[in-house]
Amino acid sequence: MSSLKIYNSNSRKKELFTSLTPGYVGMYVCGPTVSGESHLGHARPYITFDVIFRYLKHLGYKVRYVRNITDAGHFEEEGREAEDKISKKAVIEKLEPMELVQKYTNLFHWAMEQFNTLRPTIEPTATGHIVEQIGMIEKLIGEGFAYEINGSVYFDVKKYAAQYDYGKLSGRVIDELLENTRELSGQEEKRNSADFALWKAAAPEHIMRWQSPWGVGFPGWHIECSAMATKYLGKQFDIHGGGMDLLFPHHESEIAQSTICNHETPVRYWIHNNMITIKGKKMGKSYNNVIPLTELFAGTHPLLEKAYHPMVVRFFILQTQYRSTLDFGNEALQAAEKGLKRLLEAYENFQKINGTNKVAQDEELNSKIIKLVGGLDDFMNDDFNTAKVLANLFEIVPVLNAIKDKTIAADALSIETFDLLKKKMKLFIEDILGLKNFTEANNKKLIGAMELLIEIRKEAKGKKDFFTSDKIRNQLNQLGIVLKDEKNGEMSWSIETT
RNA sequence: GGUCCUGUGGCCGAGUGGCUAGGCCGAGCUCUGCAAAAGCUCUUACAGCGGUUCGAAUCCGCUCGGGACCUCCA
Repeated sequence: MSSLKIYNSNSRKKELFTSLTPGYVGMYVCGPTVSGESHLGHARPYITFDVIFRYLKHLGYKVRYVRNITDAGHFEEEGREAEDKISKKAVIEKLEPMELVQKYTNLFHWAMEQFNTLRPTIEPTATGHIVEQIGMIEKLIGEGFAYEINGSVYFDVKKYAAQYDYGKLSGRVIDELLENTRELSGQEEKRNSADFALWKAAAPEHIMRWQSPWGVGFPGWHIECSAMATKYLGKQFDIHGGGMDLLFPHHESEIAQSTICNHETPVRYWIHNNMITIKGKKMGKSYNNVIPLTELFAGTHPLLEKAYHPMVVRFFILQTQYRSTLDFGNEALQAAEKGLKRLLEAYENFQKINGTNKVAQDEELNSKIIKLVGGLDDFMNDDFNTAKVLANLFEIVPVLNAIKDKTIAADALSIETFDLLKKKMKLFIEDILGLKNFTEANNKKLIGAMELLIEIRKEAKGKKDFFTSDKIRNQLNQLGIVLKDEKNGEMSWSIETT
């Protein structure tokens, strides 16, 4: 079998993955800013890294997956009146900042659960790590790479760039950054416009504020991730992930801070997921095209033709390689919904069938299946290519259905292949891709009632009483329950999604 | 303006220089009391121009289009 290769944003190449400590992986992913509701765009990194988390675990690593909650507001727009995002909205909504933060944290957790993502190992909050952040800033000042002025502290990018490669990760040229002479008010404190804030003095109206050696203020944009990653993963760790839009300045600055503070390059593999677009444009507040997750699931947003189940969204995202943009559209989502249903139905039905023969009667088919199954591991190892994994799974689906319908005899495959297939299908569909049945056909009482109806319908059909049998099927259909006659005389049913 | 990415069939998308992923839609067929599902088969493709090569969707150049970052942003 192949070994895991990861595309490292820092080297712009696929690299063979080895962990720093054999058997263990430390992974940090930039989490949500809980000053507002999460939208479809946010779903991508968390689902992407959930699959990466699951896959690393499958490979046998003990993974510490740290994903922060940014609950301390940053300033709205650098240079303008420094205004804490959270405090601003709190005033509008007449809420306590922490009440607001709690509300959106809860909502985020709810959405993540809908997506069937596993909980991170540690989910630290920025406000819970003010002490660590202050400690780090003090160190940076001590090292001579940060300076205090008027109660604010800035990182000296020019000095850093003279010794280190600032801009490597994001492909930025330092001289151009330093030349950037854009006139922005509030910048005059900085030695250079490329410098970034580590600590900002808080204006009196700021509600979120903490005491620090430099006066009352709040932490800068990037320091929280550096502080928490260092605390929980060490001075150097394996994987750091996030959206591509965080490449600069966020991750670039994280590297700078941590490098000076810890005297080590912090991250070995940088992984960045691409954006979700709508009509080719990134989903973002400034474009006015965000679809909040609650509205996506409920189908209430004007851009939506219908509601989309979280599992459909998850599948939709995994059908694309994580480094490509993914264009949202109703047609595409509906295609995903149908495809996922077909995949899961075939998968679930097949789990109930057993092989019969030791030796495969159809050697060609048997080896084709083994090859398709083997490809699954290779595709995951090739920079987590879930799109190709799904393609292979879909190539297997017709075979599974044909076996169920007995168009292909069960003994076409050997028992060994049967078991391999069952095991791997479960592994990839459920454990790694994290997909699961999303219809509501799991109520015991409903199942019992359906069994009764099916029995009555079978009797009616046996007597050629098609009036009754059609009545049962048609009425159920109106309720959104689809009854299907199987080839073997059995009947199956499923609940339509709305 | 600077840096970088990208342009694949009706839609979403994968793609290693040679072997036309996959999903959805469409057409036909089979099974079936009917229906649905399922299975089988088929159609539509690599933005344009030029170059490298025995051979390019895949490499290079140019043109045109789209996007991201440079400012909070997944």
